[in-house]
Amino acid sequence: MIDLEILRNHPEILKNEVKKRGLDVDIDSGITMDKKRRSLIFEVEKIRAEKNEASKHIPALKGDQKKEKIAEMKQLNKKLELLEQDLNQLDRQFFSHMAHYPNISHESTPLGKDENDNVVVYHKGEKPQFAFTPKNHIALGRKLDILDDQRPAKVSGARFVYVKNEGALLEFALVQYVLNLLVDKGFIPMIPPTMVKQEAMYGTGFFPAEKTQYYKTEMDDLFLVGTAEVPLCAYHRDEFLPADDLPIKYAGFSTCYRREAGAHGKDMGGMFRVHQFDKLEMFIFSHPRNSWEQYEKLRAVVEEIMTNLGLHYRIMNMCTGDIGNPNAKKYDLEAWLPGQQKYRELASCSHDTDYQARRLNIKFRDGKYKDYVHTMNSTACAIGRTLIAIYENYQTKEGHIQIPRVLKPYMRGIETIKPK
RNA sequence: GGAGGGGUGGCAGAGUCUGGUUGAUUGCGGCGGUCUUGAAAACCGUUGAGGAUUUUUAUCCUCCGGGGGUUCGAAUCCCUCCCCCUCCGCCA
Repeated sequence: MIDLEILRNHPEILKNEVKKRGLDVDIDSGITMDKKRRSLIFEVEKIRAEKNEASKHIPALKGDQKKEKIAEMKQLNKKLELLEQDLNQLDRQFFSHMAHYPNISHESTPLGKDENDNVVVYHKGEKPQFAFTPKNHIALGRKLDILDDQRPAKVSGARFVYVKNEGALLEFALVQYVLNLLVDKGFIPMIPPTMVKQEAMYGTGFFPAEKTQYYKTEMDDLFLVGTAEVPLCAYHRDEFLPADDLPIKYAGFSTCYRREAGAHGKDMGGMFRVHQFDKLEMFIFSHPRNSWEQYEKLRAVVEEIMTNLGLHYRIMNMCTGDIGNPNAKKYDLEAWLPGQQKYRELASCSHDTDYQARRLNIKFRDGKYKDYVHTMNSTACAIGRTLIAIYENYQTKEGHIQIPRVLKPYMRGIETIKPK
């Protein structure tokens, strides 16, 4: 949600933003609706005031005078009813139109059309060198029986996997390692609900823009979240957060569900692009005053995790055409996957300024001053893809996989994953 | 799933049967002040959110779990949904 003040007093900012992102949103019709809506509100409230005034006097009236007044009010109600109907309809139109407005991007977000215009900020770590041709995670995983992407066809269909044996152990090692690191940094560990109401999806900005990407339950009108960002953000819906408590930092673990609509044929096989995966997500509610500093710190945390796991990656500054509607800025962390000989997205770190806070009505109070909080989120560890990166980067000539140093304490003494 | 009870302002808790000037009594908490070396206590004052008009000042509207209805008028009456509590059933 955007501040209405921008629409009313600086519509050119919004129009420019829509253009920068290559969106098709008609700001002018929004302006027209808003004007009409406000004049209707004025009319309606005038009549209500008249009614309220009359109600005060009616009990004191007697006989014909009273009958007359009541009859008069009946007439007035008919008029009011019509106006209210118009207003309700217009309100609905206006707000569903507004729901498509994007956030205002940060000045440091590069202008661009699509993923090709994203900017490499820097590389971190060393690209691992292999004296042999490295395999991809699918070959490795099947051979070592730590990943089954075949049998899910019988059970669930395409784009599902069974994570098996040391693979499963490695997931819990990752969770333990990362969660401990985050708790040490002051993040509050959370296991949120993964089924949420439609309002949570709208509030976080995933709806209406990306509605086709998510699963809905048949009987209960609940949606399966694509990330813990949704329940973590909506957790404080309709609340005032004391300024002294900010920033509030959560580390949420959840399964994530994505329909991957429109991704036909992309990344088939293995577990790079699946309908279900587990993820540790960081979410921060911040004072607007220092939210951009918080944001850079947040990026540094994911980087620390990836670095400690010994992964080589690059940080991308995502362009206006490739960030989500709620994002003012977004970094992607792309790790090097030797099996693919490509950098692939492992984490993404977004600053949504007050966009989600407005939609979910989350404010802070600092003495008498009150305002919307800023929200930001970042992947801490997307388990599936991180497993892929570990498999491919830690593989040996024999097709074994070594356990990254920091995960060893959680691996029951296993140092290397070998064929059974 | 069955039976019963309940959802009111930051919290507690009246008001609902008997609809009318009640955005709502009261207590606590918060804020400001008096007093005090300071603090506490006491006393005085103040204290919700959102919206429209407006340069300011100010005026007005909406909100008593959500939605709908009855009425000139609803926190109060009716319908419906949701949530919480107690008991029973079922269950990881």
